[in-house]
Amino acid sequence: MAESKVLSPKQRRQRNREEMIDAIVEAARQIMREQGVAALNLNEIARALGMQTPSLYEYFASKMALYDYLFRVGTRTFRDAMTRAGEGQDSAGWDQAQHYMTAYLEWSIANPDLFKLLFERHIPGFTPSDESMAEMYGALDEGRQRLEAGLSAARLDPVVTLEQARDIFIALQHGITALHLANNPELPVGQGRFGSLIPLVIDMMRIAWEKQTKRRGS
Amino acid sequence: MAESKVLSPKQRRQRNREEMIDAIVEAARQIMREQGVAALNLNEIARALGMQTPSLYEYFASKMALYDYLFRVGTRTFRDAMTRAGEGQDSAGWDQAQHYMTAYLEWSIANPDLFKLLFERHIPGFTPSDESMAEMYGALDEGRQRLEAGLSAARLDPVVTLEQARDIFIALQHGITALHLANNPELPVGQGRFGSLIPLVIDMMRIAWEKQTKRRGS
DNA sequence: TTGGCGTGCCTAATTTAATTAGGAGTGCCT
DNA sequence: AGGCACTCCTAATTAAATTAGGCACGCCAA
Repeated sequence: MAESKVLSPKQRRQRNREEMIDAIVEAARQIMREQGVAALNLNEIARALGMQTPSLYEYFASKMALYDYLFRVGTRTFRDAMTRAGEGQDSAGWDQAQHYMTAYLEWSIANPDLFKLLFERHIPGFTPSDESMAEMYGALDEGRQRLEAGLSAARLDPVVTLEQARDIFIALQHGITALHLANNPELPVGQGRFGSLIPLVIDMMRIAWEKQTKRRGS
Repeated sequence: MAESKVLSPKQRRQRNREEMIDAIVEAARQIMREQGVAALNLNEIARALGMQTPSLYEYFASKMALYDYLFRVGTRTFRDAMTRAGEGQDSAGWDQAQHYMTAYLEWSIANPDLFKLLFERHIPGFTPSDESMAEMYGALDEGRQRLEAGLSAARLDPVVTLEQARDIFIALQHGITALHLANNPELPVGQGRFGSLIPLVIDMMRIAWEKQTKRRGS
């Protein structure tokens, strides 16, 4: 009701603060993309923003706090991307699984810095805070459920349990993504030595696991 | 011929130098295992050896040179382990492939520090030297050939080419290993959420790709 | 309308790590 | 005996993270 056109001083401050934080995050991600996740450097961030280094401490209590914030940003954009992938279509079973794996690779190509921060953690001394980890586990759990739902719809042959199928799927997803980022980070989904394999691995799982007469004793 | 029981002064020096280098490498690997690959720290190495930090520069021109040496040590033990795995048995086809993937995971569990240095490189500023990379490519090539030989022996259905099968195998191998190290680094091959999946994924590939009547059109 | 306080920024200092400079001791070899 | 190579040391230097302390501005309550 009491919405005036101009912001209250408090709101203006708040907004400035948020913009500043966004700018820091953007500068940080730029550096991480250009020089590697572990090369983050407060001096360089400050220089990019035209500030003195200690001023950054107004916004983040330490470099690790900045990493933690980035970790959380990453968790959220990741979860959102995967949620969107789940909603974007109503197919079930293997099509859904393929869509899901594709979305994972797509997100990782678009956010290689966050992928490395979230899923290949090698920052000396950085451990996500408990809250960040909780958020991450939440996101992973959502993904797990979506994935299990898709695989359930695919009616697996009991050569694998649902959990095993899920974990193999996850390993394939991670392997393809990590190797794509290492080999052809500039190529989009569907191209490159590893980025082109998704339809094939989906087919592989489908053929190996579809319910029908057993083909081979162990 | 002129072999006396005692070493010549030159040999003694040489031996001392090699022992020193070994000791540095051991201390470095200890630190990497305990605190992460990127946490390597010359002061701590020196302290562990009872020296002053600058003395390490007698043996390595810089921290990066030490990383590079470790990278090369890693490449060699990796190649040796894989070669041994190839020789250790004369089975061909899927058994050989399974043996191979198992050896890969085994080596990675035994040398998690080297695995991260070689295959998940995120050390700020570290790029292996050209010579080290050449050695790495050689080792990877050997592995690739061995793997292709195994897969050829398995007589694949043409749903996948040999190269595609090989790359899917590699993605699975990397994914399982990375996830095993992230989730159950202390468990041996065969145990843990991901470490136990190898027989299943070999079966999966065998069933999906074995040559016999087509089971499904695309 | 004014004094106090929070906010945002700065400069200066401290600490830790990598690296360089320069020197001393030891033993080998000519 | 002199010179040199090798190994180690102490004392800088440099870069990065962080802390201390100060200044200015604007808001807000008395």
